[in-house]
Amino acid sequence: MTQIYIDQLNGHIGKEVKLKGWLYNSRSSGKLVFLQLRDGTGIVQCVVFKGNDEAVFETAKGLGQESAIIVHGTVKEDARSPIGVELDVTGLEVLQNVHDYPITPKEHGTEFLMDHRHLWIRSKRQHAILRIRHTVIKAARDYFDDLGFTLADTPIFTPAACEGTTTLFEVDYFGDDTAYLTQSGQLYNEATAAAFGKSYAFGPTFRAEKSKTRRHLTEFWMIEPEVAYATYEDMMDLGEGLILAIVGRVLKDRQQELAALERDTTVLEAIKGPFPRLHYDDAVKLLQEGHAKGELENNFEWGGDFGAPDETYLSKQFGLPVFVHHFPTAIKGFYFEVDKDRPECALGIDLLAPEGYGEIIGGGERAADLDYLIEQLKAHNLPQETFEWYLDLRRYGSVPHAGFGMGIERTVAWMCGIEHVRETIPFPRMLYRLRP
RNA sequence: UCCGCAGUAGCUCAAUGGCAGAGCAUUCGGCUGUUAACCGAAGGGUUGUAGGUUCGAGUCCUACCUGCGGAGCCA
Repeated sequence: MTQIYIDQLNGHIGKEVKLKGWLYNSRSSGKLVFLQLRDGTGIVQCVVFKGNDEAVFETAKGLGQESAIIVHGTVKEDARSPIGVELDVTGLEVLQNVHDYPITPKEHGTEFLMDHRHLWIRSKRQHAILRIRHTVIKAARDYFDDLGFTLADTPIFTPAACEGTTTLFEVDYFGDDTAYLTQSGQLYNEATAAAFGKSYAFGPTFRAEKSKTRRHLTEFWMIEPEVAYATYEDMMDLGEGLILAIVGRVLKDRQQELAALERDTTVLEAIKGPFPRLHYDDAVKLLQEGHAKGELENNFEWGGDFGAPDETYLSKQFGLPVFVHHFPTAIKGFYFEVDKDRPECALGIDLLAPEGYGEIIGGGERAADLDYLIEQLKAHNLPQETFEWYLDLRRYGSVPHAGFGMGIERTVAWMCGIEHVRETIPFPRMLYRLRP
């Protein structure tokens, strides 16, 4: 008897097979038991007839949710089945019978589910989300690989900040030194881009922000490309291509999961290039018009950073992801290149996702001039000493270059159309949430 | 950090200041096609913690704890 997975059943109709998995749910009547078996690739209904084998029937009747079982049976086509097939059970091995599985088929609250995250990921909805995450990551990596980028991952322990210094997680490093968990691989990406021309890093990043919103995790994953001899405009082209590749792949490979999540796929199918590209000045104008029309509570003034309502308003004007570029230099990191004609504007780009999912890409053109960078380090109160290696990149073959980071969890939340990013990663780390 | 809401059975929630309740889950019984199955029965409670008001508090008041939603900040 061949052991197969549930997603292979359609190729074994009429044959006797063995399935190894867990009991998702069960129902019974006087003469038959329906076992919903899951094995990670799908769920199939296994039918146990009392008349076939009384002992197997009694065993099946006594099984609780999430019992570990191996089912033998004949694959039968059945129009009533959501996957087109069922299994007529001929044998049943019980590895463990479970009777107190905490997550029942009815509703649960967020806290309870988060406390049982290690079990919650077995549920249909979580399963669908995490498989879409897998596809988003695969699509992103394939996109860069196919363009000739070299994957060059950056360290997680770092000696210094690259985003704001207030949001660093500190780690004791053998007693005599302090390390910080990385907030971005960007500075190192600039080094690898100078080595490989086109490089990218993919890994977790950490921000000790005391943010309690649906878009924030303290540990989140980013994919960060960096390209030598590239401009901020090149990054908008690259970022647009990346998003189109991801949306296209999710629609192609994950229809079943999108359906399980009841995602309105028409809004994803409508995502086509070119994406609108707004100068910060024009974005400010739009926001001020929005306020005048009474659609935005606060009046936005030039020089500020967008709040969540502002981002949502901007992206809703287009139904497409929207690039905003030329942010005020004052609100951006020390490493941004500035517009030569308007030094108060940095060559930074952000991509705002539709439907209020917020900023999913942030990046821009990096400052190439050594003296300017030294000046900026001082202005940002950063110790030049720890950045000497970074400054070397401007001493030895400095060229214009640009890059960006795309947040995986926000992108997955957008693809899935779900409320909160906490469901887009197997084990989310949030403010006040370190377990399980 | 600030603002708002909530905390009652394993879970999701009810209960006019006056007997602590239901559905699901669990256990037992019934049903030959169920799709979060259904029908019957049983067990299951320090009402988040500490104090206060009252003849009487799950309910009102104070403080604290925990969670959720939002803001700021950010991907």
